[in-house]
Amino acid sequence: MDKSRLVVKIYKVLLKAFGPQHWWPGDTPLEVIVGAILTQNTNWTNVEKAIANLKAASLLDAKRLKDVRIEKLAELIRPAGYFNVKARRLKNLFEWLAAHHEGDLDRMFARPLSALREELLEVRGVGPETADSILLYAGQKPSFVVDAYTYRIFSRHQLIPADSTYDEIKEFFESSLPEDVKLYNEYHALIVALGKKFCKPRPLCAECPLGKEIGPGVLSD
DNA sequence: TGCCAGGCCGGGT
DNA sequence: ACCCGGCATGGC
Repeated sequence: MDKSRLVVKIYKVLLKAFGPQHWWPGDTPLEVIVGAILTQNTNWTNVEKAIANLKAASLLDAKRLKDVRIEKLAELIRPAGYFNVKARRLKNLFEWLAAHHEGDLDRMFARPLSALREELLEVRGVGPETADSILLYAGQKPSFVVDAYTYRIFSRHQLIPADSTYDEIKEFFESSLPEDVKLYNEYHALIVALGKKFCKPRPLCAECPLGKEIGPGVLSD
């Protein structure tokens, strides 16, 4: 089976095993962006507490996030962990948004996709996964999101080289799939669902529904 | 109770 | 161009 068909087959296996994930469906784009920063190397349940604090303080607003004192912001997002780092990163992003797009997400997302991705990566605290999460989940742009689970799952199955870079993995998926926002959205969410259950740093491959379909993974990184 | 979570940066080789 | 320590809370 060629690479593209296999990537599509894996999507179908995951969709059948886990069902639609409908990530970030009812949230505003701004809330999605805040979540993308807060969830860096952090459990989503902790992020929800932090976002609830911001919402209660009426701070889920581009201008207010730009202007709020960083100490106050850090205290509110404390449950998300790395709160000093993430407070600085949130302010960096919303200061950049004010300076370059008048604080307006619609203007920002009107930029061409590849140019906007490069510009987001200039913001300190926005790396490739955060940029792609913003583009895909807040902006509905066809930019595939790669994360630690993506690397772990696909490298253990020897579908990508162990020394793949972020951009190489991203290209692996985008070159194998139709350019479809809903598909990219659902595929990444399904990869996370699989990873949480079966693809920890310490492998738990015996019951993995993917392994049953395409053969076992390799029990090491 | 240690391990893990939807990374990223900055300094050192 | 990599490699690694630091950043921090909460759930199981």
